[in-house]
Amino acid sequence: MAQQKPVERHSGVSLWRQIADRIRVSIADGEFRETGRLPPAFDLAERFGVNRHTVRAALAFLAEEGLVESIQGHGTIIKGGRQLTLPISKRTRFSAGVGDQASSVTTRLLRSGELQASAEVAAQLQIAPEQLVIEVEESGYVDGRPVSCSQHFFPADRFPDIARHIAATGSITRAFAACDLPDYLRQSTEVSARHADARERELMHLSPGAIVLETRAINTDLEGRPVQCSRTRFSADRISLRVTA
Amino acid sequence: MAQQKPVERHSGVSLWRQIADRIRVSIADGEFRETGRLPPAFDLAERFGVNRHTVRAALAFLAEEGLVESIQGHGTIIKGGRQLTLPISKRTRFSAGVGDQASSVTTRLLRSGELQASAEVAAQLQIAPEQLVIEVEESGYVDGRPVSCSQHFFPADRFPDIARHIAATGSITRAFAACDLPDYLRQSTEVSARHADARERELMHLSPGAIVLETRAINTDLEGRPVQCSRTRFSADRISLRVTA
DNA sequence: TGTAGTTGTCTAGATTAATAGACAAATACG
DNA sequence: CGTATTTGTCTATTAATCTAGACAACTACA
Repeated sequence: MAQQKPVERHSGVSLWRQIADRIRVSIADGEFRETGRLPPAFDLAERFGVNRHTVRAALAFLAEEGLVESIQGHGTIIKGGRQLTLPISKRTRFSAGVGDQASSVTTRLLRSGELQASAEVAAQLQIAPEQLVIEVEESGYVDGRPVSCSQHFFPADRFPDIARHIAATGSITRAFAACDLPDYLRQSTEVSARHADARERELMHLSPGAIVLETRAINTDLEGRPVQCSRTRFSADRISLRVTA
Repeated sequence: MAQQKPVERHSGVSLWRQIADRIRVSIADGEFRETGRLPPAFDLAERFGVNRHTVRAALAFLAEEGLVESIQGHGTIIKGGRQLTLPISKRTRFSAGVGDQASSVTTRLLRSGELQASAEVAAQLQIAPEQLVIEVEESGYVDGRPVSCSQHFFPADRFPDIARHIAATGSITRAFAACDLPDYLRQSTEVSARHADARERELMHLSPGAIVLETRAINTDLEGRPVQCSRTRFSADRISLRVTA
């Protein structure tokens, strides 16, 4: 159990935090799949070159995330950590994309309303800035665990009842169908990564400093007219994106 | 100068570090473009709800990164920090993608060699696991600042001299052309985000805790046979990705 | 039942991070 | 030249993080 990569001091990130982050990726990489549990805290401490108490702080943090559970006298078992892959293509739909990787995929409508389009939204929807748009905020769950939160904007003149249909059907695809739009295409997706803010952490049960993958997407009808623009944040620990040309 | 979003205590990330990260994204968003410099340290301290000394620690950190420079009696001027967008499509090429956003785009060959394909690489290149592949490692620079580092794998039987051509031409596109492959397509790109490891931080001059966008891509010839698979890490502070369907 | 292995808890001390205030030093500008 | 503005440096104090060691509590297993 020699120490592999030493932990960094005076980096502005506490040691327990660095250790928690590294254990999290080790779990995601399947490093402890054989045993299903972590090495003893004493061994981990030696491996990272820190005190056992520091490792314990890291494990407590991961336990609060629900990723591991420590049992006195037994060890620290791994409770989750599988990462899902969401395909992004011309026909990207959230539930269909991860549907075969999990037993339950749901979305929950958080909020909806009507407002004047901001400059950015207007440009993406190709409408005038003062026109009305419907805003819908929802979050996505896989096997009961929150993995994403989104804001969607629709042109209000074309889809005045979209929010009601989303609430009724629980799906944007089905809501579009109810608005006489049976099919639509993903025009573009812009991907970036950053630290989660307070609201995202609350919605997705993330720890401070967690990373989100943010996508900004535009969907169009088959004639190429924008019907929706969206901003979705995924928990980077749980989701990766597969872009297909 | 009211405080906007309070800084988080007891998160495992020191306050100066959080403040440095937030100032960095503000700069990237062009928030201080008008003046070309940051507000006085005293105002920043009030804005983030911390002591001036804590803000000074953050500014010293950003100064070490080369992003800002503090001048006594004058203020703290901004020296860089624009964020670039890299398009990802069927015809993704690094230098062409960001070429019009910067005055200088270069890549540097770090290493190349021949080895047996790993299971993952073999699957992506659709070859047998024991077959030989050429591995090429390079880093990408925009205006002299490192923004990416990549590993590329090529089937050795089809492109035995690719490493030499890359070294000679400084471009994978031109190296393929020299190997009688004038055109190729991006089949798929998988995007994920995580914290940078030690080597990535060294190559891209990142601070501990920095975020990288990681892409795993497969390129094919016009018949759909894989000619290259790659793993590229971008500094998320400097690069975002635009996916075009 | 006993022993090895493992996590939980406690105390104490050392190091690092953050706050607070005062004043020096440089710049900009009337 | 003088004044306001802004960064640089110093000291002191408080709070948070990490280390160190000892021992209790629980589990598994021979």
